[in-house]
Amino acid sequence: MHEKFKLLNPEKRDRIINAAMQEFSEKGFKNASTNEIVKKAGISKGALFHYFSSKQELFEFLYHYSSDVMVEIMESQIDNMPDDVFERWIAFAKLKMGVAVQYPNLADFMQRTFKDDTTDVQKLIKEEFARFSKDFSQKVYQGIDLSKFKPDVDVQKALQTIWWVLEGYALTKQQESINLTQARDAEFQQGLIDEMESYLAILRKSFYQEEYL
Amino acid sequence: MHEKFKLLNPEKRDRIINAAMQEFSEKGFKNASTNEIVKKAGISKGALFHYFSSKQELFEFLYHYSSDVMVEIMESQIDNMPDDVFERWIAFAKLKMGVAVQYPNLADFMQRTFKDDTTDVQKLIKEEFARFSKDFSQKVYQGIDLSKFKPDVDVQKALQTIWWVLEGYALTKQQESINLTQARDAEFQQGLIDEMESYLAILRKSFYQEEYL
DNA sequence: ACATATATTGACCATATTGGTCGGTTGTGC
DNA sequence: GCACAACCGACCAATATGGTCAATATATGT
Repeated sequence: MHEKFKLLNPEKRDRIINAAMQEFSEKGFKNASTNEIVKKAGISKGALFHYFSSKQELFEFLYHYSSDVMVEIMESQIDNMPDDVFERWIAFAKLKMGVAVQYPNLADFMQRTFKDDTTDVQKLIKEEFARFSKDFSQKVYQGIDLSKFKPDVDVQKALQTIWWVLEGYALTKQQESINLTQARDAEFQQGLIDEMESYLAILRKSFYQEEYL
Repeated sequence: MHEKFKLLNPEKRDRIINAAMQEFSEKGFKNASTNEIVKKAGISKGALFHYFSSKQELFEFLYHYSSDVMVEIMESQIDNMPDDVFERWIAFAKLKMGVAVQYPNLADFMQRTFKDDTTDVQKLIKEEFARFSKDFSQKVYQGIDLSKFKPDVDVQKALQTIWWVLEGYALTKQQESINLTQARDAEFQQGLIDEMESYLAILRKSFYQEEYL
């Protein structure tokens, strides 16, 4: 199936992927409307069902594709992952930004699809996603250098705190700048990274022993 | 309008409020289904339109009601708000938990309604919510004692960091415990507060001058 | 006990939207 | 000009929509 879709020119292909991801992530599988998807993607109804045999198949393509994209990125970077938590998560943030430029709704789509426990998302998908998600979070935390933390700091809680601050920052920025054109701008992205680092610097100073600052 | 609804026995009334808040917060005004609402609330279609003349009126009642609930809580506590950021936000967290026991979807409903920029949510609502939201955030930050922070700490960023950690904690807990019965349990709630305080303690130690620990 | 009034039901309505089809038009390579 | 695939959008039966209303259950007053 959907071989036709894969041969599409990338610009149109991504337009469809993004439109579909947005619709599915906002409304879930059942309530997502193919009419809305074609409208957002700027293609005809016929075209969509020319590429995919059904709404279900489109959905299945999307979650496989999402996993593939993420796995590919992970594997491309897994070897030169910094031991330092802060550096590592800044690296992740940069990767995530890169993905978000091409597929702004990928993260939302994966999250929604994973947590969606309505019967319309089959167990198969959930299991695949669970396996993927486990792998992923394992690698994210693997090999982090914990010796830099102050001895009186609860490392688990510190890691969690750092993570929440990163998420909070990302969420705040996402909410205030829906502007996509500026999100593609390299300078703008660097500005975000810089600001994020300034928040992390506070935590680094709080959590790390002095000799590691 | 909806005087009939106000006279309803509280248990049934809250069932309807919660069902409607959930549906609206998940799908937005336009895509929310009155059929789903009555199903969730366990009442008949006729009953809903006996209380409210239309979906629109139900929605308008809900956002007024939400604001009222929040304003009432705020005003009841505004006088004895601690100057200390940490203590104040723990106080807020407790209030929020109290509300969440009665109306688990109130926060989500307000957030969604406020950010929803589809044309189906009229400007009136957005303006009222914007005014309310401004008032609210003003009071939240008003009169906080900033003198306790270390002189080399960027206070604005520190406040933001604390906020994000609180949000992150709340979100994490919300995701992992959909269990409502335990959420009503006082002991369970106290456990959450305690754990939250342990995270805040880390930040307090990082941000405050030693004499205020 | 009965009558009156109110609360509640769910089958029902016109209309809108759904996922999906298909005869046709357009474009492309030869 | 031919063959063939890409693509369109009017169209389909099926379902879901917000809302109605005659019928029934329940409460209340006497």
